[in-house]
Parts: sequence; C-alpha cells; structure tokens
Amino acid sequence: MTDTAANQPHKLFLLDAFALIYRAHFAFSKNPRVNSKGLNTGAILGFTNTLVEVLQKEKPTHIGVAFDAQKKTFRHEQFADYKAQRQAMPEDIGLAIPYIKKIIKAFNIPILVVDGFEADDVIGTLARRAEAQGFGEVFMMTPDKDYCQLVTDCVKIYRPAFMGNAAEVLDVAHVLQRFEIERPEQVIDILGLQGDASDNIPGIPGIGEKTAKTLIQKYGSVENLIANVDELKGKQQENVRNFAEQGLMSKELATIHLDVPIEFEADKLVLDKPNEDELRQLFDDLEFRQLAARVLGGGSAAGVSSTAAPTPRGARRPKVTEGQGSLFGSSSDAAVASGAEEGETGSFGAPAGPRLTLADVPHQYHLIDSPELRKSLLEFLLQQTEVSFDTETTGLDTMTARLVGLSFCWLPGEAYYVPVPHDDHAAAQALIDEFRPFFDAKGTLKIGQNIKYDLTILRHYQVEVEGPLFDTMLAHYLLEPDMRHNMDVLAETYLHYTPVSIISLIGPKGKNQKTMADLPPAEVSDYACEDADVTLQLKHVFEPLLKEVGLLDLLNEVENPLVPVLSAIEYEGVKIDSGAMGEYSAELQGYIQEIEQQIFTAAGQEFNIGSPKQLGEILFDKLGLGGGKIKKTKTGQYATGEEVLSVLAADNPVAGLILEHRQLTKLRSTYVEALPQLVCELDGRVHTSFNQAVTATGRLSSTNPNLQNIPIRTEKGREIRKAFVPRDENHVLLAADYSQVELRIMADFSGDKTMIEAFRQGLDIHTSTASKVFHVPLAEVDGEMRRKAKTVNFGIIYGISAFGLAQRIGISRKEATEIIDTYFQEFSSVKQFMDDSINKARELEYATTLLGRRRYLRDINSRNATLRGYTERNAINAPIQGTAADIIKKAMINIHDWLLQEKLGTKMILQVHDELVFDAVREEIEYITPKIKELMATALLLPHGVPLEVEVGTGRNWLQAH
DNA sequence: TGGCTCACG
DNA sequence: ACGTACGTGAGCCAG
Repeated sequence: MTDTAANQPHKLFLLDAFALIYRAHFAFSKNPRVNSKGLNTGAILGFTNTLVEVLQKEKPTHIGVAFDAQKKTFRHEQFADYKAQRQAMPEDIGLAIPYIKKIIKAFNIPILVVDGFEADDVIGTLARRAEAQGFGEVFMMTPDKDYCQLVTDCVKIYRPAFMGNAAEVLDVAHVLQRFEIERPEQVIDILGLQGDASDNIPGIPGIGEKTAKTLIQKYGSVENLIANVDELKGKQQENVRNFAEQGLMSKELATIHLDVPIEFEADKLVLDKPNEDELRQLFDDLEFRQLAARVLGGGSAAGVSSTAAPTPRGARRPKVTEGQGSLFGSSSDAAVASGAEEGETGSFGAPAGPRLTLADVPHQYHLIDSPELRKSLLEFLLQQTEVSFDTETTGLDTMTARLVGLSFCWLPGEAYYVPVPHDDHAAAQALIDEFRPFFDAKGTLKIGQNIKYDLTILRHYQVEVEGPLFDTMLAHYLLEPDMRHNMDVLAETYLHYTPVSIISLIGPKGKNQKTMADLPPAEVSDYACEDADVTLQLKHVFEPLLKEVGLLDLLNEVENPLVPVLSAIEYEGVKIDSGAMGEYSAELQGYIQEIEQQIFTAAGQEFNIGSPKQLGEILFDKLGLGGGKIKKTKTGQYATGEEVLSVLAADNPVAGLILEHRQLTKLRSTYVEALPQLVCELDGRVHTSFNQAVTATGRLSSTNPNLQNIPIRTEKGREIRKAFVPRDENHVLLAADYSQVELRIMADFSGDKTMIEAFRQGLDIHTSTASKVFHVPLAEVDGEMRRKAKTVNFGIIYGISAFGLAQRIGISRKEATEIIDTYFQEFSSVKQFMDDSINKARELEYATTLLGRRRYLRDINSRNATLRGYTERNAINAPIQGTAADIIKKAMINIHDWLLQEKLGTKMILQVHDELVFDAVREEIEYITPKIKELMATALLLPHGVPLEVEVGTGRNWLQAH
C-alpha cells in the first residue's frame, strides 16, 4: 500500500524511455558503436549508462520507465498531422528497443505503458498522483522541455548528464526564468503560440520564441490573447485572428494530460535488486564489458565466456563484418574492460576496471636486441611486399622527439620491436642505417597509422622513406571524413580489440609523465608491436571497404602520396624574422595603448576591453548605445561582434575604437607575439603541422601554428607577412596562386556557357558577372557593382540566400532577391547545377568531388528545415571546395616529385588552400616558374575543359611575393 | 571547457 | 514559416 510514502524521504524517478533513447542514439552518431554481430549498440549503451548513473548517484527509492503506447494516441485523433513530419524511427533504434526493455526488466524496474497515451502523459499523471499522496520528491527524467509545464515544488525535471554537461535538476525557478513566465502551466501557452517543429505542432504563424514570451507576459494565456486580439497590430492581429483555432489546438497538443487511467501504487515502483544473471547474460551478448564490471562487480564479466578457444594461428583475418571477432581471439574473451569502451564523449565516467594484458591473447611479439637478430629481421623485411611499421619516440613534437624504437609487422599477430639507443645519437644513427635498405626499398608497401609522423622522425635521421605508403588514418578519413581517426577507436570499432593504452605505460598527462625512453625496452616492446600489428590488420579491413565504395584510387593516388610531401614541407619550415616581429610588436603596443586611453576616456572608466561581458555592460548599460534593439548571444550576453559594433560605430566613435583595438590586439597576441615563440631554436624556422584528416571537404588544415590564416586583408595585418622570409640571401620566396579556382570549378561543373566563355576570354570574372547582373556594358561596371558581383559570386559557391547576400552587401532583402533572380536568369545552368547537386545528394545522401571524395550529408532529407537547408548548402559547396582540394593536392605531389627528380634546391614550404609557397633558389626561379605554373594548371583537367590559371610572384618576403 | 571573436581561403 | 553563405584554428574570458 501507499501509506508509507507520507513521512519518509522517498525519491521517485520516472524515465521517459524514448526521449532518452533518441538522445543516446544521437550521442553516438559520430562514432557509432557496433558489436561483433553488427548490432549498433549506441542507444542501448547510452540509455543503460544513464539508468545506471542515476541508480548509483541518485539512489532512488522508487523508479519506473515509461514508454509511448505503440498505437495511435488521442493526439493523433485530435489532429491528423500530429507528428506526421517526424521521420520514421531509425532502424537502429527499432532494433535497440527490445534489448532496452530486457535490460529494464533485468533490473526489475517496472515498464509503464498505457494504451492511447504517450509517456509524458503517463509520467505527468503519476507525478501528480504521487504528489497528492504526499510523496517526497519526484524526478521526471527526460531531456524534453515540454515537461516544464509540470514542475512543482515537489516534482522536478532531472536532465541526465550529456555530452560533457553535468546532470541538471530543473525546478520551478528555472522554468519560470527560462520561459519568462509566472506559472509553470504557461509553458503550454508559449508552446501553443510558437509551436514545435519536431512534433509538428503548428502554433500561430509569425510567432516565434520571442514574440510568444512577450505576448504571454502581457496576456497570460492563449485564450486571453485571442479575446484581446483587437489590441494587436497589423499582420500580427491578422494572424492571431485567422489562426486562433490553430493556436488553441496547438495548446491542446502541447498539454500533457494528467488524467491517464493509471493508479499510482508506490509499492509497485519500489526499487528492487537487479537480476544479476540476466544482466550478465545481456551485457555479455551486447559486449558491454566495462558496464558489466561496473554494475556486476569487477572481473566477473571477463570470466563468463573464457571457455572460448583462441583463434588458431592459421585462421587469419576473419571478416569483422561477418561478426567473427578479431584475430586476437573471440571478441568476448579478448577485449577486456578498458577505459575506452564507453566511447569518448566523456559523459560516462569510466572507473578503472580490471585490465588483461596482451599476454591473454594469442600473439608472438619479439624483442630484437642484438646485431644478429637485427640482421635476420632485416632479411625477412626485405622479402616482404607489405610491412606495417611504427616508431616509438620521446614525444609528439617531431622537431625535438628522439627515436626510441621501431616496430614491424607483416603477419597479423606477429611483430618485432627494435630498441634504438636514444641517449647516443651516433649509435642511434648507426642502428637506423642498418634498416636503411628496408626504408629505401621501392617495392615494399609501408603501412602506418598517421605515417607522416614516422616519416618526419626518420627524416631527422636522414632517412627518406620510399613509397608506396598506406596510411590507415587516411584510409578511414576517406571512409568517414567527419569522424575521428584515433587508432585505439579504430581498433575497437573495426577489430573489436582494445589496444594497450599508452597511459598505462607512461602515466597520465602531467609533469611526472614518463617517456618511452624511461622504460626498459622489454616493457615498450609489446606496446610497440601491438601498434604495428593493429595497423596491419586495419589496413586489411579498410582496403576492401575502400574498394567497394570506389575510394581506393583517391587514397593511393592522392592522399598516400601526399604524405611524404607534407612531411618534407613540415620538416623544412618557414623562416621568421623575429627581430622584425619584435619591432612590430612594440609599434602595435603603442597604437593599442593610445586607443585604450581613448576608450577609457569615452567610457568614463577603465575596464577590460577584451572581456565581451564587461564591454557589453559598458556599451549598452552605461553608455546606452544601440537604441532599443540590442542583440544578445544565445547565452544571454550582449553580442559585441564585428557586425554589431560596426553598426554602432555610426552613433558613437567608441565602437569604432573598440573594433580597432580588437584588430590590433588580435594581431599582436595571435601572430606577432606567438609566432617568434614557435621558432625552432635549431634552425630559426617555424614548423607547422598540416593535418590531412580533419576537414569535411578534403582540404588540409594547419596547426601549431596555423600558417593558413596569416593576415593579408588589412594594412596593419599585412605587415606581418614581411616577417616571413627566405632562408638566406641566395633564396627568395615564390608564391603561386590559383586564380578563382572554385568559381572555375563551378563554371565547369555547371557547364554554364556564359561563365565558361568569360573564363576562356580571360575576363575579370567579377566585372563580367556585374555586367550581366546589372545589365551594363563591361566598360561601365564601376567599383561598387564589381564589389557586389564579387559577393554574389562567392555566395553562389556557398549556396546563396537572399538574407545572407543582403547582410553582406548592406542592401534590402528585396534587392538581394532581385539580384539573385537576375543572376540565375543570366547564368541559368548555374541554377540548374545547384538544383541537381541537391537532388543528387538527396538520393545518395552524400556529395562527391571530381576524384570521388565523399562528404556524407545524412541530414539532407531531414524534416528540420534549418538543418536541411544547411545540408543543402553543403551539397553545393562540398564538391566545389573538395575538388579544389583534390586539384592542389595533385599539384603538390607532382611538383614535389619534379623538384626531387630534377635535383633542384627549391623547397615547397606552405600550402594555403589555393596557394603554394616555395623557398626558391635564386638561380632556379626562371626555370621553375613556368613549370610550377604548368604543373598546377594541369594537375587535374576539368570535365568541360575550363582552364585553370596560376599567378606567380617572388620577393624578399611573403608580402612581396604576391 | 565552451563561448565568443576574428584571422585566413 | 523557419533561419539564413562554405571551410578552418587560436587566443581570450568566465565559470
């Protein structure tokens, strides 16, 4: 009976199953978890983790999990379109549900379903009835904001931890603040007015979040608003009048019903002990080892299925997709609990579990530590057609790291580790030289994970590794461009194997962290061998997958051959004139202080100009700028971005001063101060890292420092380029730029006669566009028209919108629409191309470049208009931006090969998306200039034959070279 | 750590 | 009606 509820600190948790499941599924969508049977377990793991977390942390006394009824609910009958827009449940979720129900049952937690009602009605009703019975605390566990209408002093929302956010309890105060209302029930009125796109609740046209809040603050409810519709003005009045019925219906739909025919019987919801055997079986089937250890106690999970026989040595490479598990034994006894299992969102704390070592799986890893053994290893290496190798070093910075060891593997499960005497450079060099024949061997495929790192390390020992190469990181990048390509995760996902973590060897990050050099070779050996082994096995998984989707050529002809090119570029580095930087820093400092004083005087006080928060308060609260309409950021702060301040600058000079201050401090801290600090002491140059596996489109990115965003657009910024100089008097910088590559690609892909003709004639493309769009002869295009046309041209590549164009050139949306319409009349094939790109992407759910590189566009058919729009613009832009990336990558490979082949001293030192920079030997300039132009222009031929043009310049610094 | 702002193509 | 141009990386502030 329920009489015990009244006076004890009872704590009831009611979970909204579907809401939590959808969210969990989404959380794993970036790196899906698939077990060896091919089941996507993300939703199951996420949901179960949330459940376990709440059980362990919150210790509820009572609990229940509510599911939506399978049949139609009363809402469908009331309103035919209800949830009609919602996509069908993803297949993975449908498959996950039975498992989740089984898990809930194994926990002995009741499942609550009432025919004709949704989970929120069930939960709402139970919460109300629990409160009426004097129950202590009720938590509705859900990420769904509709529940805000139900919150009382006793009933709260519990939003579980998610994507790094801590769990959060929402009480009455939170709700009132968030919706700016007086009573929680008014949440329904807000939702009734503004609607809810995901549930297809229409609301009233023209009313969004802000208007809804304002109107409810004034009128209190939808009904009262309608009653006083006469007070409203213009279009708004019309809308409220015409859609009054729809508003009331929307309110009704948003209302959670509290009269579901279900009793609240506290004793049926008392938290019971789980059925451990059932849970163990389920976790075992699902391969949730970490979770099993956490819920059922350490070690127990690993012991369950240890009877599985190790895979015999002869049985190589069972296919993962067939659910066989990996070479390292059946997946259930090989992969033991490890910190990595729970994914990398960080939201699921992973306490240290029992960890088996490699000793528990079949492998033969050998330490090769004598001249005789090395000789013998080399002989074997030279007989192989493909070998994976890995370097162990003292750190991640290629400039300072020393080699500690080399590992090699050519048969799965069998690897060799060669320690390198890292404290004696001559001895290390001698040992590496022993293996030179292998690195020089042109017939041997060298396989590595992020092999650029290994190449650069070896380059410091004068070893230039000969291709062909195969990088598993890049292989995965082509397969799944928007995921991470960390080897441990790849091993988990594709081999169902958990590699030894590096932390277990060198300790956690901190000042006591060891390096590989601090450990005896015997301890490093297994780790190093395992890396080479896993890499080899990943290659064998990825290669057929790539072949299947037609990406193997792109990998073998572009990405892999680019690796040594980038390694060489990074190794060379760029010389920085630190003295010039120092002088410029002082000069900037002078300007900054001057402006600072002016700002303080204008503000009447000193404050931190760099703090958007303080700045906003000064500008808007103290000085009262902005005249009424003040933009805020989504976190509720005043927006103080460039856009806002440049508008304000018309009213008050302070805004302009702040913009100038921003610009100067940015230049100082990001470039002038930071760059000299990154100059390598050994050679006086900065060595950036080019990341080949981060962008969604196929471009490179540059970090540490980022040399792809060195200022050029403003005069004071441009100065910085003067400090990028050639290595010595005998060199100059040579910069080669593609002119308008992306527009040329679009002209070619669309086959637009007008635009192609303009490029063929060598016209200035923006002037030519202006002439067409504004209907004036070429000669009469003025600067303003050209500027606008240029913005339009860029806009086209990005998937133009009238709003965006209007914003950027400061015209009305109507004018922007007219310009775009005219543009599409004049360049009708371009319009056709954009439509085709979207339609093709709708069908395939990805877009491709000229070389077949893919960008997945899984939201292209989303019902969410904003998301869909964003994805549609990607469908237009990705092939263009990505093809430009394909082209310059090809050019880099060809130029690098040519420079080597001709034994020239000129070095490629930078790539900036459409530009290559060289440290050029003076005497070579005449010879190389036309060749570089030619190699860039012909790296790839566009299908319709639109020519690519390249501009080359030279100078004593990067600025002059342009 | 995430949000904001701003540097580049 | 909705919200609004594509792709990056870094420094600073605030919690």
